[in-house]
Amino acid sequence: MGRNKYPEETVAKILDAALELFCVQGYEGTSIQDIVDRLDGMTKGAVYHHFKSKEEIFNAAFDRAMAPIVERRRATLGAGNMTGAQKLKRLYAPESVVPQIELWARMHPAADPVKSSRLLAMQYQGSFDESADGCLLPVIEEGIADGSIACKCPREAAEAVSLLANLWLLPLFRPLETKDRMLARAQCLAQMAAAVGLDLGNEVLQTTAQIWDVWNRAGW
Amino acid sequence: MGRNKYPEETVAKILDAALELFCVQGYEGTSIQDIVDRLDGMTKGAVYHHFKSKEEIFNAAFDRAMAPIVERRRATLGAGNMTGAQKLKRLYAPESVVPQIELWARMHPAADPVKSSRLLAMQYQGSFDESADGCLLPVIEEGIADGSIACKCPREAAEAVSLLANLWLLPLFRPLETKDRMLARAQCLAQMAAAVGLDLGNEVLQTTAQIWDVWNRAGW
DNA sequence: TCATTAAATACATACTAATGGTATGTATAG
DNA sequence: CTATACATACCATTAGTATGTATTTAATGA
Repeated sequence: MGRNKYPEETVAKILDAALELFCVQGYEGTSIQDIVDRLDGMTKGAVYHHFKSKEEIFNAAFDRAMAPIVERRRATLGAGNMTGAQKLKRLYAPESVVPQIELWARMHPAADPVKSSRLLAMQYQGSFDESADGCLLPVIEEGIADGSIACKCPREAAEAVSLLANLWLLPLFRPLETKDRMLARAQCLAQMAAAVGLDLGNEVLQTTAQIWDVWNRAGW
Repeated sequence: MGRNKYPEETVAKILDAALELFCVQGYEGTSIQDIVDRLDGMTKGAVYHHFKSKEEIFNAAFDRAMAPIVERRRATLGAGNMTGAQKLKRLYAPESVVPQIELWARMHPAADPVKSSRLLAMQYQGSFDESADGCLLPVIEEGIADGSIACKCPREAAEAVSLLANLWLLPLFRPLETKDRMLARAQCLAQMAAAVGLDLGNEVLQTTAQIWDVWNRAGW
């Protein structure tokens, strides 16, 4: 294969192949050669021309998959005509969550947390960084400022809710539960959040139901 | 080195070296050769005589470290003259938690969750299996049976509390926070638990303070 | 505007060091 | 004598590198 006039296409192909393999086989379970084999005709030299390490491929693939979702949330946060409390509910409404879930479902991450340990670690870290500090916490603080939320420990509440939402409600790294049990989890989380002043809204139940549907349809 | 009369000693040496390396360098960051190099004179043949894979070494080392702690908890659970509510409080009292923390602190796991992703994954899975299903849930159910606990969603409450306790309160895979913020987390968790009918007791705060001291003394 | 050339880029090929694991040999305990 | 506890020597795979080659782009000059 000669030189491509549009190298971004090559990069995109590499990241597409990589993300799917990393999700299905895990990070350590995926070799560079596995990725190369999915890029017909291309060789390892091409991959290492565009990325300097496997680590970098992983991060780039992950960031790329996350970008539209982060953008979407940013849009929700940006709207100026809503109170903090309203934005909070919106964050856990189906329209905010389901697109993310559909992405994950397409990737079919391994239900075994040990096989998916790297993804799990990133979700874990993300629960503090992006989800909590960069997304949930500002909304809560906005709500406190405008009087629509009464929360005495905003940072802690944000972290706890993010963690539970990302690693407990989302069935990414665990075998799929029954719909009823997922709904019970959602209700439990809502109750716990309410205890620290956060009203996640009734839509959480609908969101959870839709998550289950998407996941179940994806064949778990 | 000739044949050892007491091969259990060899096994113990291997597991000791392995656990420390796995904690500090992570699973993938630790090679069999790294382990061998700490067993002066011994060779890879010895290691692979006693264990059939790196995976098995890891699991054995982990189980070995966890055994006394699991045993201790089992003892707490076994006592027949306490209500479920009392046992619940005991589970989060310093005497139950601190020994575990001291073990972890000795191991100095990497604060980077990605480097420690395998340990994180095991803690994650353990939060469902051992902590929740095997330890917390039976206590809650006992409390419900004897009337000392009123909880409408015992399974969900157990999972949520376990997850938060293992992955949020314990500073295993994150840089150590200030003592105040750790205490705020503990209080937040207690509040959330109370909302679903679980009284973790006031001792949670003392437990958290002691955890911080241990961790801080260990040089974080 | 267009041909010519130089440089940078997009790959392919061939290789290396390290790794998990195996096959096999040998000495010692029971 | 036999089974076990090791040591030695080896293998296939892997992430990563060094280098070679073709093509695109940029610069130049008329």
